[in-house]
Amino acid sequence: MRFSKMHLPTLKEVPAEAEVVSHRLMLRAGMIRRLAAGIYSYLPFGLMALRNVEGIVRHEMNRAGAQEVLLPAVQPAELWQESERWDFYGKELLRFKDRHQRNFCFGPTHEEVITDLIRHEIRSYRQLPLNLYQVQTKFRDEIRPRFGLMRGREFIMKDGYSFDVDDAASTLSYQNMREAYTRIFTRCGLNFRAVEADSGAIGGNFSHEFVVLADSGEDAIASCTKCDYAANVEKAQSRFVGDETTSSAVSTDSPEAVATPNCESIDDVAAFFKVDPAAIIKSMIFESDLGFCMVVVPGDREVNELKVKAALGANWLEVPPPARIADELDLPVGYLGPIGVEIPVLVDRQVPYMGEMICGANRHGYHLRGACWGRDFKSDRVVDLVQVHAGEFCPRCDGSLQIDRGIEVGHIFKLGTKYSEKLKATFLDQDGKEKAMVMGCYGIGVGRTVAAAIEQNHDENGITFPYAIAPFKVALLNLDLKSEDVTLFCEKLYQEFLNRGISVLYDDRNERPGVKFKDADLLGMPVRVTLGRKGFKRGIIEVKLRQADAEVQEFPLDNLEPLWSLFTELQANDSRITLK
RNA sequence: CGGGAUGUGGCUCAGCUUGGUAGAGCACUGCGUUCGGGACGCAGGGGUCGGAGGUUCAAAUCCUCUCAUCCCGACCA
Repeated sequence: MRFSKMHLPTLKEVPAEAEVVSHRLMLRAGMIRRLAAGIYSYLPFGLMALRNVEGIVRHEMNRAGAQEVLLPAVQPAELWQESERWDFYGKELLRFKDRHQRNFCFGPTHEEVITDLIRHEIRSYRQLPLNLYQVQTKFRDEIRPRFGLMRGREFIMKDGYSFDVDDAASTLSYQNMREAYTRIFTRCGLNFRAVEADSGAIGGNFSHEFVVLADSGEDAIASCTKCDYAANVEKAQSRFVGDETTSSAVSTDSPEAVATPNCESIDDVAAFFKVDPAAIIKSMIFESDLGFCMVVVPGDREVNELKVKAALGANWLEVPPPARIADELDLPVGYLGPIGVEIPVLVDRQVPYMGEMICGANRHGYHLRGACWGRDFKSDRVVDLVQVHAGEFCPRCDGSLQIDRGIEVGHIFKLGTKYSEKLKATFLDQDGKEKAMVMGCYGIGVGRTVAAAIEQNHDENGITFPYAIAPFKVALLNLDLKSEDVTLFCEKLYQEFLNRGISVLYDDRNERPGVKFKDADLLGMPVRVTLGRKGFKRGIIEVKLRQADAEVQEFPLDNLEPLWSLFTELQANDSRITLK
């Protein structure tokens, strides 16, 4: 492509709307433009990067035995009512009516549609397993879209679904996809980890997230420094070592009420008593489909709501507003404690080892000092309820955990029979018995993958695209358009790149050299080939790799074989995938 | 939905406190000079100051409402 003919509006200044690096660079490099919050147009340069990621995804999915389909984006409400997600999915589901006042939604995901398709097509175990995928625009009316393509409302997603005869076969499909995903993100040139995750609204019982490590990521992941254990902090466990030494030191017979005016937070209370927050217990009220409950954790820890939800066996969980707690339970938020409450109390496993502790008195303006586990309050539900901290012990080995930030670019789930039972996607097995298919689902955020790649591959001058997803592999810079010799040679070189199938951006604009260098850096083409009058006189072209910030190499004009072998090498590295 | 902030030529922003001729840089058009890391000169085009209402002789500026966008918390590829 000739730069002079391409719609590639690079920006010198950073648009005010962009905060994170990838968003800024994607705007500056003329890849995307915002239409509305979380809704973006893809410009040619950006679309090329997306298509490259899609290409890798398709190649690896097909190699893994999946087949591409394309399902409708607009879906009838009936299907969602059948799966009972019409109500469950909430406001993220964009709903609308057609001219006959029938309810529809714009698909945020396609379990219903694919299951509906399959239930009409598959009758026999002989037709299984089956793995279908698509690459398509999704819409989720996110509460807070942000960071450009990182969390858009409209976004391009690869979603795939597997159908198997039983759980064992489904596990094979899952592992097959896990390997395919590993190849995909490796080929995209990303530094990522596959981590254990919560399965969220999609449901099911087993899932992994593929997380690209980046400080700007929205997710926190805990991983072991020694073994390969890695999990989203939402899900992460740590091995508990109770410290018995503190549990016996009891100096009083019963807790003592102390007036603590205006001490409604742990920090206030810690300052008031001049103790460490770890000596205070944090008591919180949660409401779920099973009613109210109190959750008690050490004052220096954060409650992990997913663990609470799991411990309760609840379908949903939320923190009720203080007014509701006051009205319905007659408890003062800010002065809550586990002693004497009538609702179920869940206690974090560390609490019994805290010895004498301070807790709320359930009376406005008062706390209790010298409260003891066992003597003053008890619960038969003592479990792990807090978020892991860095430095805690790995649940699998004797290593410790570290916390990193990351961007979730892929997520794979074992769904079980959740959808196939609801939608009656059944088949006859070898015994002639009717069974529900066992499903899995597998997503990749295509735009987010591009954003994550930029997040991980940039420097102060711009993007440093990994070779595989770079829209152009090479930037060819003609520094002296007016020099016939130089231009003639550049034109020849340009044609040669095209002949060899190496995608090239030929900067033939009537611009000063500085502009061309700046744009080449910003746009991040992996290889930069420069020819100017000076070089031509000396009989050389200059070649520089963008990513390594390498030295400029000089190749003779009359022998470009070293240049071509450089590309052969880059191409080979790109597609060399480690297979088990 | 809470909390914080911002809306002024295509982009980045000043002007607002203390009401009185809408400004700068970049970008754009023309001409000339430049030409190896975002050049310079001259001459141009382009703005209902997010929108509505109000106060006032007079509103970008003060007041009310509204819309949009961004950032911090619950959702997720």
